[in-house]
Amino acid sequence: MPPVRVRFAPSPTGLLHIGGLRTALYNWLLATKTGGTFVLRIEDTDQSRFVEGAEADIRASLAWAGLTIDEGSVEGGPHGPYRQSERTALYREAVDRLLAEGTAYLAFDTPEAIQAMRERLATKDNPNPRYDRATMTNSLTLSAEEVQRRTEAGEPHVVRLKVPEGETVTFTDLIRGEVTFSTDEVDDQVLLKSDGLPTYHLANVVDDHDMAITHVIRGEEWLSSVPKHILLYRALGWEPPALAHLPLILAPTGGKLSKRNADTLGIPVNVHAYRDAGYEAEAVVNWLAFLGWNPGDEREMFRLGSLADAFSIERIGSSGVQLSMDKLAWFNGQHLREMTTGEIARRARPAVEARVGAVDDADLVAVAELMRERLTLAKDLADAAYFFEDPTTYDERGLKKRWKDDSARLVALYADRAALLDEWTKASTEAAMRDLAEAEGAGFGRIIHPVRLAVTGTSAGAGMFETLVLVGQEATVRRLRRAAETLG
RNA sequence: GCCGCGUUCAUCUAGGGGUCUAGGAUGCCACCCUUUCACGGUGGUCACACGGGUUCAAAUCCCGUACGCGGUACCA
Repeated sequence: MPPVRVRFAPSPTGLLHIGGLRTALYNWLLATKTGGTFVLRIEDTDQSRFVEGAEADIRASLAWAGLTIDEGSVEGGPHGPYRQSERTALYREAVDRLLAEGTAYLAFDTPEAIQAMRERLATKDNPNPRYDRATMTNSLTLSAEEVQRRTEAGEPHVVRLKVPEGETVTFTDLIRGEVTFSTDEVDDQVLLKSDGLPTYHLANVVDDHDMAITHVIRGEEWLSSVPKHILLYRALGWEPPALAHLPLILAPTGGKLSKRNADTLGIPVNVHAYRDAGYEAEAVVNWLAFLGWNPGDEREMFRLGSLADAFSIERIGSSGVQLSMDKLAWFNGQHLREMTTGEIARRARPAVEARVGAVDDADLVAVAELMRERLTLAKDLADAAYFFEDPTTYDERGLKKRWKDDSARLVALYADRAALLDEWTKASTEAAMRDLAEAEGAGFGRIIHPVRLAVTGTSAGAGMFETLVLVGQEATVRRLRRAAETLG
């Protein structure tokens, strides 16, 4: 077995899609597991859809996820260049061979002529007729002299694959098993466009061969194109790589994860958007890995390294998968809990500072320590802004439930006792409250809940007395008195 | 329309002829822990698309139907 060489081959037509990242991940995992090579190839053969900066986003997204590239346009490598727009001579060479051997031909039809042909041939039973090479303007129907004349006159033309009729193409997909197509279903695919650039099909086959790719792992949307590719490999005399077509990622409602329904469902589609939403790369990777794959046992928490150890193509499923933001949120919380408090603080800092201004590192770490079990996203720590500034509002529902007629009086009394405390610790603040409860003959809950509301503005949070310690004596007393006054 | 792929709890999935009164995870619900909220723990809710076959035995194999998805471009 030759060493595994896989590639991720996106088109630079926009921001990297979450499904694209999963495809890249599975490729990377196979390469990493086997000690193989992960190649990044940029498929920029459609200049009309090219988007400036797209390659940079693809690279940034892969880097964010931790998917290191072994060979690529920046990394270099023995099979470059790695952008298809820089490899046109190679495609030309392949096309010349096909032309010389008669497995491809020149076609001079205008788009209008093709459109007219389709309309002429279309029936109810066959709304999308294939290119009818016998009646069109091409090197099969034109004399050699005429072809030469048109070519030399610079008349625009394409090169089409001469697909044989009545043949059966069978191949084995690593995920789906044996798949069979009739060549009668395959159109005379354009290989070289009139602008001289190759189509996906040609470029893909030439590059996968030239780059010695051993495994093509890509989305299921390519499954129907495989016969074309097999025919091309055959015509070129090359051995096709192993193929694995991944199940598609669907929206949570089951439909296609289009930009539009993603927006209405509130699902980020671009990798960038996940990053911006505050998800940890480890969580996204873990979540994505499980969208169509599982290790076969009951483990669920993985990082890139353990994923690579456990990975195998055989364990990839074959049915489409709906993504679940709930599961991502859970993974994120789990990964957060595996981090040190310092790491959490570092990640939360931008969000916290956006809310309350610069904060001291030791303070932030202390807050992170207290709140870590309660976080879904690191940036949620900003919701605990009360550690850094006095609350300006009080939670409506909490007030309704916890703020009773005697609350203002009890809070004020606790403020008095708190103000007199010589030391400000968990033990001292708690003892002060217990003493007050006893002195007043009031239940502990009558005091602790209103105090939490007064100090934090919310009815949820970490242990009350740990919270008080971090808030500090002066601020605590100030907040208690203010709440007693304003809330009555 | 045609071709291809798919179909186990709401979701991700295990399972691939008997061990399945179908297991795990997320979500949801309840209880425990906790005078808060979470975390954690325990329990519960929830599925083999349908119809035929094959077999002593089918979630598992075969056929059909339904449904979903993909493809059917000088887009990838």
